[in-house]
Amino acid sequence: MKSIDPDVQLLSALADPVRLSFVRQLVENEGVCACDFSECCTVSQPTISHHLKVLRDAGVVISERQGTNIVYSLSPEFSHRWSAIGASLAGLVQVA
Amino acid sequence: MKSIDPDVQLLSALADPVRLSFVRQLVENEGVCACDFSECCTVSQPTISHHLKVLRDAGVVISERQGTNIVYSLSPEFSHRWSAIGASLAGLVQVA
DNA sequence: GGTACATATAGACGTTTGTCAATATGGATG
DNA sequence: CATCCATATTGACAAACGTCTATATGTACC
Repeated sequence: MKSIDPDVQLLSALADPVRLSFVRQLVENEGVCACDFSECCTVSQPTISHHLKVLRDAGVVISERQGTNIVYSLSPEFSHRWSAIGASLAGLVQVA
Repeated sequence: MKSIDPDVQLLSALADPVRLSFVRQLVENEGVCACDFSECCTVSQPTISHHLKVLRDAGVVISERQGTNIVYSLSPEFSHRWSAIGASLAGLVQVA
């Protein structure tokens, strides 16, 4: 509601231990069922759903329905978004 | 219960519009007097001091006394810290 | 349609965060 | 030492956040 800066929104989305774990899980294993995020952290199902929504709203992840499950993946734009912020912060560019 | 994960701490430090402005100011102009951060945002002097402390505690900036002023610079480790997180998130590496 | 399962939403609640005014600290200089 | 200037700290407060329980939505299968 407050900051409209998309960079701040993306950094905020990553600045939480649970959400950062989710993203790392997605980096290692592209395409993760929402039900499988419960493995890394001891939080309730609604809390998982809430964090996934934050990541979705920030453009970090995308979701796709597969039958009765919903599968999450890293957003294709995320890598570029991240490196753009890095470039403006420390002269970093994407390599892979 | 404060997060002890240093990556989360660094991302949290950057995930604020005022602090991100400060860091961008430091990228463009290495070595900025604390009094000069007031130009970018309309916040009080104690608020500026507070944000600089958050950035210091997260390892984003370092401070050095120069006479009556205190000059802030990007931490020499910051670039590496950032790219390490990026590498674990999206296969990014530091180039410059 | 009805039931079971997976995910999302709503509402509530304690904690953390960002902000300010007031005050303290500390160096420089008369 | 006294005073000014720059910065930090304290204390208070509202807003935002993370979490839960309870409930709603939606999909598959009988």
